Amino acid sequence: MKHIAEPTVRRLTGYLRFLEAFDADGHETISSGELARAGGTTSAQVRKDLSFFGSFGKRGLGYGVKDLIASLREILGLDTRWPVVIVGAGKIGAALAQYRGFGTHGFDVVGIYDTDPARVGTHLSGVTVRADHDLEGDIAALAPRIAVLCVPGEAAQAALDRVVAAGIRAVLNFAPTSLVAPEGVTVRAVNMATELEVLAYALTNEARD
Amino acid sequence: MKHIAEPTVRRLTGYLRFLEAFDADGHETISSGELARAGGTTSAQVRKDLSFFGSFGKRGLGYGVKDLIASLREILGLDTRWPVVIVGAGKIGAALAQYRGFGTHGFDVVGIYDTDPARVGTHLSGVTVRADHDLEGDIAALAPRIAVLCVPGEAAQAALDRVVAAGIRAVLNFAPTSLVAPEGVTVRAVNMATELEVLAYALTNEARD
DNA sequence: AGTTGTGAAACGTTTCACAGCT
DNA sequence: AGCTGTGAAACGTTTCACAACT
Repeated sequence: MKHIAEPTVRRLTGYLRFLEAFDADGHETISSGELARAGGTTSAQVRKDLSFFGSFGKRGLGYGVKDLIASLREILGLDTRWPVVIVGAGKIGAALAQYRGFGTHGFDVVGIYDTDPARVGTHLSGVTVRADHDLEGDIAALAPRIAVLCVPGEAAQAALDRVVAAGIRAVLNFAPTSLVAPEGVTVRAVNMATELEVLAYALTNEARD
Repeated sequence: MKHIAEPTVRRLTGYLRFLEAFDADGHETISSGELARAGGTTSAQVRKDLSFFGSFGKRGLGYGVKDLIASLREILGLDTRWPVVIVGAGKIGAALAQYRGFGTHGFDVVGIYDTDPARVGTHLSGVTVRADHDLEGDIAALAPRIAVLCVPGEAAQAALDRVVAAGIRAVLNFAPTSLVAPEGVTVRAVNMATELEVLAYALTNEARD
């Protein structure tokens, strides 16, 4: 499998999301142009993106919606469910644990952890908050593949090191700190401050020459 | 001003964040190599990124930390404060409203809005939740430049259309829906499902050839 | 007729390498 | 001697344009 750039993977997830809605509306086929409009790109881009993985369309007709959904799920690794642990049960961790979209997209929250004894034992959408020191044992037992870090910035690097030592290779970081991870571990950051700053830059430079 | 690519802007915000910590530690100068290590990039990239905006360093010495912080703040438009409205006071909206990093990075939450009468009038870190129908009037009165959408997916496009009609040109969308905005309006999306799917793809293809 | 799949061209970003300054 | 600033090269991504197919 050739290496695929991250922007491509992002677009593919967008196509999949649109196709699911399109399928629910009862459509059978879709053209690259329609997909492009939905994904904010061009028809040539859509066809290039898909052509990395094979030929899914029929010339003159377009793509079969259900077939393409199945192909994209397989390409993206979404034909299985992914167990996930959430580290930190503060406001963000709790909000995420209760987010239904988690489950509907194939991700199962199998554990949520916190150091605060007041939070341990509380329930969030069917998952009980467990003590921080259960983390390593639970990762060994439940084999989650992804960890979502919702701890304060000061604690984020330590939390990353712990989940990586326990065998996790993919991490989504909500803490407002940039983290260093060993080779082979994928870390993605969701950082409000960065997003707002990119918007501030766009506003500052909206009067473009 | 030449057009600067988004990845560049993202890196600049990262440099700024690191420099603030570096300054707090009492360092006076920094080399492009040190900045690169902190930002997960290369020294040449750091120098190129900065050279778009001018010459900030001293050959043989590096960059003055305080000077570079000031320059980056100005470049990014962070030398003023940005008023922000939050639309939707559910779990995510409420969590964001109470996030202190908002204020420390130069963004002021001047209003938060919800349709649910049970939420209207409640207080979140000093800001009172206001009724949805106050949105347009408040935008006219308070002149926020950025709107953060924390409404359910079905309501997101309508919320975007309203804030755009009221004069907002920069939007951060937390709803799990891709939105269409008119030319001249910058929309950035923060989408958990997309981030998790990118991680799932990375894990699926970690056995790389 | 309509739409895909894909080489080739265009474009943009990153890396290299070194002259130039302190 | 050390580090920046920057043209040029390398690389990667997107757009174009059209042959191939239904």
